[in-house]
Amino acid sequence: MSVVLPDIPDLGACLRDLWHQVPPGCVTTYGDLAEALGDRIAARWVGQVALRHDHSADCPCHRIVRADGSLGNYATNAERDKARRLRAEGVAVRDGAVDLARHRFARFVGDRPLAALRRFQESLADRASLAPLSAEPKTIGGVDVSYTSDGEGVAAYVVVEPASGDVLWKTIARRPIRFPYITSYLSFRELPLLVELLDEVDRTGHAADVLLVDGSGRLHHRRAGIATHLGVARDRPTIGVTKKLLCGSVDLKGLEPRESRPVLLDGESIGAALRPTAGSRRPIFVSPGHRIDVAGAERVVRDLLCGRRLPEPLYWADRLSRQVARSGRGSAE
DNA sequence: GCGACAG
DNA sequence: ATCTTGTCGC
Repeated sequence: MSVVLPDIPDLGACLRDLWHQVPPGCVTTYGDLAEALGDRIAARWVGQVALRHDHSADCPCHRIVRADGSLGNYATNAERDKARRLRAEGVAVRDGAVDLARHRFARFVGDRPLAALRRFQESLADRASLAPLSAEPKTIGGVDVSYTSDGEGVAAYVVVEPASGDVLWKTIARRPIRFPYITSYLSFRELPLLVELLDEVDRTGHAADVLLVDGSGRLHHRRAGIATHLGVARDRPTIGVTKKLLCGSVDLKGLEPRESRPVLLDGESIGAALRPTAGSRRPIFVSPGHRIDVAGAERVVRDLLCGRRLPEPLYWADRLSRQVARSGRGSAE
């Protein structure tokens, strides 16, 4: 049963459409715009775009302020002075802040694209299997994405033999990345590239028995991180591995090398924190993507640790993608 | 001081 | 994730 991936919205176009709805004499906030996009968690990205985009002659981005009424950052050009523009439109600025209760615009019209993506994640979580691995994997793949300075993504795939830790095969794929990084929406940024890479891997007959992904699996607000997406999209066992905890809670006190502790969310164990080496106390976080359980995911990753913080397939995929991204044009060699 | 927290 | 100089440590 194939999975239809959702159309990836042009969030930048959606955001500009929204802020152009704010009329002179009114203001909005970074968070309100994010909410109109479908999720307040995008507020920081809204702020980045407002600060760094190309201003059109009639750009209304000076009408975006912080949630407490303070003006927030603005394009550095003095002619685009935020307070002066607001005053010219009849919005009083006192002590560097506006009166939100009086001027806040609250009638955005839009289809809330992030809310639709969230619903897709929720339905995907229901399709993911937590059944244990059926057989001992003979090959383990790892995928990671790096970015070039001009916004292209470079995805690397590496196959490792678990017994020896040897790299058996590797390749890369690259393409422009449009969707921004917004916490908990990583899959919509990197999945198109990873699916393209994985399809090429399948065509050339180099699919591994299990795939490690640099990102969360079930350890996700909607139980559907990028490892879950990739596993369900191509129906194969995947495991998510991160260097930082995305959500949930875990007791790390006294965690010893190669020991693991459950990560809990709403009383459910959705993954494991695993301390990889004696050298560092910083754990990695492992969670099932698809067709594996928490214990199995943790065991697979533990068996691939060779004194580095990351398991071998991800360590090599990270190095390869980063090297190719930094050197501009690249190949698998 | 409070909420968020992957890449 | 990327942008980045020198600096600290094994």
